[in-house]
Parts: sequence; structure tokens; C-alpha cells
Amino acid sequence: MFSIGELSKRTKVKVPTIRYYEEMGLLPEAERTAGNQRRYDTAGLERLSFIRHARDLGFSIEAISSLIELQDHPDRSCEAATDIAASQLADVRAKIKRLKTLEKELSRISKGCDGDGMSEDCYVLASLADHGLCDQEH
Amino acid sequence: MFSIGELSKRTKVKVPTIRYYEEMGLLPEAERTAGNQRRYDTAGLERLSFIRHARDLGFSIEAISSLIELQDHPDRSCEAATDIAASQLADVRAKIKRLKTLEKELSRISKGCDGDGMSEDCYVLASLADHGLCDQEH
DNA sequence: TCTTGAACCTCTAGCCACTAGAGATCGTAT
DNA sequence: ATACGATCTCTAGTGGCTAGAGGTTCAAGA
Ligand SMILES: [Zn+2]
Ligand SMILES: [Zn+2]
Ligand SMILES: [Zn+2]
Ligand SMILES: [Zn+2]
Repeated sequence: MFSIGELSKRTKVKVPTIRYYEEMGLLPEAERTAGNQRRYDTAGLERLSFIRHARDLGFSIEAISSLIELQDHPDRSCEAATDIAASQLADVRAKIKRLKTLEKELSRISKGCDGDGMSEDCYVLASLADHGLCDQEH
Repeated sequence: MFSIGELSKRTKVKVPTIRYYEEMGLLPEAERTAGNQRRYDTAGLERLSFIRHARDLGFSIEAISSLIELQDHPDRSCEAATDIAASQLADVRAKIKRLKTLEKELSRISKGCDGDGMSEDCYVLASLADHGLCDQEH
């Protein structure tokens, strides 16, 4: 049994974040010492590692909730889990697509001015004022 | 002179968002009718279009504030503008990089299970539980 | 001119996933 | 016994909006 600080060190999840996850129902309510401090065991450590890893991969708290629910019921179909993963992948791909478009425009805009003129003649400001100068929709 | 609703239609920025921008100081306080309703002219339209375009390109409210400040002083050096644009471009590139890493992991994870087994044996869940199965850091 | 009803006003609260800080209590090492 | 770092709860703040309540104003048609 170890403290929340120890759990925090081992998982690299900040202490207030652990408490937040508990409040959100991702972590079960921790056992407490006589003095009301949380104590954890390896089950808590594993669950928090799962959450941390899923968060690192960009899953939302809500999605992780569903995934954990599934993990707690080994006999259920895992269809929901693959759906969630597929949808997360689709999200990430959509974000990449959008960001690549932005990257193109921003790199054109950035190249357009070397910053040693006056704002009146600045291509950066002119580009922001006029989407017509953009190559694509974004 | 036109109403906030008209401005909203022309810029495709929602009415509450326009009020929010005013509150944040991105838009100057609008003129009002005798009955306290906001009225705008083409200057307001242009400024809001600038903001909208910058937001579409991912600039923060704070960054846009600085850009507008610069735009209002045509005689100042535009160095700050190019700095802001360069930093925004760097942000976008960093995000793309991270998302590409995530995409690789997620696509591996997604391919690993077709969703017709039980959660006990699900590769999606196993992957989330064990970062060791990942190809890269992320 | 009067009436309707859409558009407008302000204010508060909610979203997500935390993060920061205040003020009090607990645990442990000396 | 004392010190002091770690923990507790609670509230509020972050960014960039969005939603809703409850009230007022504007403009068009009768
Ligand atoms: Zn410039
Ligand atoms: Zn554009
Ligand atoms: Zn599966
Ligand atoms: Zn991993």
C-alpha cells in the first residue's frame, strides 16, 4: 500500500490529476488511512497506468470510462473497444489533415516577410486580413 | 451601419462569439443605437474578418491581440508579427509530429482486433494496458 | 398607429481536462 | 515532542467559446 504521492511518482500523473480521475469515476474511490489519506495497491497502479497511456494516445475521459468498463467485464464483446479506437484514429487523421493545410498556409505566410519592414507593408498582416491570398480553404 | 446579426452572417462568426471578442478586447466597443443595440460599419467587418481568419489559422486570442495592436500602428516594425507567425508555424509542426506518432500507434492498435472477440482477449485493451507493445514513445 | 415576433440585450453557468492556491490536518523521522 | 513535508478539501481559474433565462428593442405588416 502506498500514498498518492508515491503513485504519482510511479505513473508520472500529477497528484491533483489522480484525485480528479477519482472524482470523474475513472479510478474507484481509494482506500483511506485512519487519518483520511488515500492508499493504493498494484491494482490501482495498473489502472492509472492504463488511463495515463490512453490519455497519452489522446482518448477522452469519456472514452476511457467505456474502455475501463469493458476491461472490468472480460466476458463482454470487445466491439465497443475497437469502435472507440477506430473513432480515435479517425479523429487523429482528421486533425493531421487540417494541420497540414494550416502548415502550408502558415509557411507561405511566414516566408512572405522577414520582419525588418513596417507593419503597414507586412505580408503576414496582409495575409491575415485577406484569405484571398491563401492557396487553399482551411 | 448594420446589426450584430448581419455582421454574424457576413463573417460567419456566431453572435455570442462576436460579443465575446468584444469583451476580450479584440473588437473595440461597438457603437450603440438609442436602444442599446450594437451597430457596425465596414471597419468592424474587416476587423472581425481578420480575427476570424487568424482563428481559422489557429492563432490564439492573445496572439491575435498583438497582431491587431500592430495593425493599428502602421509605422511600427513588424518583427513581432513575423515572430508570432513563426511560432504558430512551429506549434503546428510540433502538433503534426505528435499526431503522426499517435496515428501510427493507433492504427497498429486498431488493426490488432476486429471486434468479434471478448474483451478478455482484446488487443486494443491489451495495448492500452501495456505501453511496451507500442513501437515508439508518444 | 398598433401589434407582433424575430432579434437583440445582460448575466450566469457549462464544456474539457486539468492546474493553482488557501488553509487545515496527517505521517514520519529525529 | 517537534518539525516539516505530504496530504486533505474546497474554490477558482485556464481557453474559446456555447447555451439558456429573462427581459428589451427594432422593423414590418395590418
Ligand atoms: Zn512583416
Ligand atoms: Zn486563408
Ligand atoms: Zn478487441
Ligand atoms: Zn504507448
